[in-house]
Amino acid sequence: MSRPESRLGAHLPVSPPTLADVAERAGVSRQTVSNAVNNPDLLRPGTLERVRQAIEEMGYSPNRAARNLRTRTSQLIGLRVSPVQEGTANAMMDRFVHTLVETSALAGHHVLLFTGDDEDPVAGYDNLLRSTAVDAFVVTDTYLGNPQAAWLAAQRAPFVAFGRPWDRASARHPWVDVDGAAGTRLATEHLVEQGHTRIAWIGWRKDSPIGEDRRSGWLTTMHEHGLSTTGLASRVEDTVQSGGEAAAVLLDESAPTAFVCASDTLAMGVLHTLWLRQLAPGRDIAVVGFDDSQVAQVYPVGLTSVRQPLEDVAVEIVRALQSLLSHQPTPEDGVLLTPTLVVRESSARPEADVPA
Amino acid sequence: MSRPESRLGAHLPVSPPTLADVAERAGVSRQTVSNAVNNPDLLRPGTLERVRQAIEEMGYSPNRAARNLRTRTSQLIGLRVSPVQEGTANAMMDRFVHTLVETSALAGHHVLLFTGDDEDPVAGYDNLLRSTAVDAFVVTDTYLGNPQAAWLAAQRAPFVAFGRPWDRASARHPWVDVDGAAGTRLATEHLVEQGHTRIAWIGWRKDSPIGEDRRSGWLTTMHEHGLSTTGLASRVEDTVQSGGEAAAVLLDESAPTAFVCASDTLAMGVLHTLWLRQLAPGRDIAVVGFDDSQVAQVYPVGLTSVRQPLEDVAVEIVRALQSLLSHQPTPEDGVLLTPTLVVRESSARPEADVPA
DNA sequence: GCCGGTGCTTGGAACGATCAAGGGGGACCG
DNA sequence: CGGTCCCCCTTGATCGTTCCAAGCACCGGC
Repeated sequence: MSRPESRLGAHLPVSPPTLADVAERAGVSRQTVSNAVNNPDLLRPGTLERVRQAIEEMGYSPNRAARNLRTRTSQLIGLRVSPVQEGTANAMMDRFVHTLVETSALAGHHVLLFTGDDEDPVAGYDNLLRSTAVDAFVVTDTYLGNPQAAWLAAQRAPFVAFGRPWDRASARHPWVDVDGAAGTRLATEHLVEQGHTRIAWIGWRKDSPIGEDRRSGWLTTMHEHGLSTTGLASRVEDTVQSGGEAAAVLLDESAPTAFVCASDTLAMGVLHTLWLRQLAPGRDIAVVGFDDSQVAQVYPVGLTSVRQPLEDVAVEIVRALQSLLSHQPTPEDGVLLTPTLVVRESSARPEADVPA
Repeated sequence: MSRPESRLGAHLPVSPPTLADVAERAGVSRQTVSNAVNNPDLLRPGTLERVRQAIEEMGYSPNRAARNLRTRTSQLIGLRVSPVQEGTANAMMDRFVHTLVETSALAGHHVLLFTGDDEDPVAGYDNLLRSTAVDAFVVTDTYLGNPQAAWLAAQRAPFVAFGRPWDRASARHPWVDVDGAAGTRLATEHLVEQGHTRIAWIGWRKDSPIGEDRRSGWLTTMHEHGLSTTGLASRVEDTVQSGGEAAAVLLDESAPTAFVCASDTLAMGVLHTLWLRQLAPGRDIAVVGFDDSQVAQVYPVGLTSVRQPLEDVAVEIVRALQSLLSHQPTPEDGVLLTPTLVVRESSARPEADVPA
């Protein structure tokens, strides 16, 4: 009676039952059904059971649009997908995204993807924010000078960043990041344990704070062990070719026995150079990459690599989002997680040419 | 006057302007503003300009929840993210997802990610459908026996599949797929042109229709050229190790000079075996993979690989979704796209040991 | 038997947009 | 000059949910 449209014809998709339909069937009012869903404690056990059964029988699920309109939330978290970089090994985002989707589902949220204008990076955020399409954002590419975080903070929009605010410590927004220096420290310690003393670094250009962070882990570990780093560092673009060329120069000029790289992409370049020179990775020269990409995993000579705990990052981000959205002040500003080292053949112990 | 909440205080996030706010400022009614947004043709140019200016000044954007409630749409497309497979090279999904997000944005849609229960694969779909959270789905993993497509069809839920319906041709839902056989045909033709006559196949187990499709391209091309395929085919699991073992067996027993593989993962296994045997890929033995994964791109010896036109697939899927959602009957049931071959060093011309 | 409190339930209003129908004014025609 | 049409705009109703305040039954105490 209350839903004439359901009588239109069986060949059309039947519109789903509403709160009122369930209420009628259970013999209670709308609000009671709503309470059964959102505040079960308010109902007498008998009533609750009756309503629950009606919900079950009719396959009721609250209409999201109506709920969103009333509660002024969307239960959605916006995530900007960055352009795909071909020719690099860093495809770790799906690992992160998957856990993010799973974890936020547990918190009752879904993940909404969107792209950004290249010329106006905040346009996508602005649209979603103004149309109240998402409750919060997860910002992933917090490179230096990226205006997104600052803009979102200025808009008082809830968001959590994957990545530290590099530019100024005054930015007080929640963030989660992986300690890159700790990762390269692990890598360097591992190589020192294997008996290496001439360990080279191949990283990114100086204006990349992430690259400098990773470099610092190598540098301090070398110095802690009293090892020289003179002529053993190189800063290049993040491409296979650059990594290979840097490795060639370092091998010629400084004769390192091991390489620590800021990325698996660079490490692949090093492996290429070793291959050209008939040097066996792991036996002749050790190589360690960063990101534990699929390349590192399927390369014939398994590539030792620093693995970011992306699953934990996603969990922490969702945790921060929840306290942000429930207006509980976050206890600390940021969470810094420690990566692990996945040891494979490319960093096996050198045999006799290095003094133990 | 009409928005008392905006007076609460400047330290709270100001709630965005509504249709009524814009109407008041522009000196028109709500409906006129709505028309200015959705049906500009209905307005007199002068009025339209005035409303547009008010919209611009106030930074108005229609509240999505309200619009969704009224129009019974969500402008969202659901995409289930499948679990990440570690240790394989097939991370092509982000290429697809990115274009999907971009293209559907042009059509006014956003992409919503969700995960599925492993035990109840349709649970995620069911929830989103019943709560009218999404307008349609994109189904990606249409392996044999996957109940999702059939279930969605039974629910009369709008969806487009990436992948042909393998089980029964009677399934009449829109789909977009890549012609795997055409891809392996390209690969095989390419190798024949290089002078190869003993071209081996390493694929997946027989119960994989995708694998059988790809295998058929190799098989028919071989036969068309009058080449024998006896003892040159192998069916294994999709792992690096399996690929390597299969290559070793084939090399020992049938002495092929080239390999066509159903995936880059298998091709990596082949390259590993070649490396162990001191055989140079491209010079001694040619290898072709499938998917043009990042591994193929950054491997020191570039891996020739069949590249799926994932960007085109996404575009076609959005196109099909649009006609589906606008209730225009789709002209054809499915779209089959042709992949391309990316030639790299691993399939360079053999030198003298193969008769031209 | 009356009163007050407790605990569940109820109807009305609101969220902000679109749909359907109604109205005012000018142009055009008779 | 009156009627009709059309164009452009306005008004009231509605989508399905949650918030709010009031209603009502029940129980114990006096």
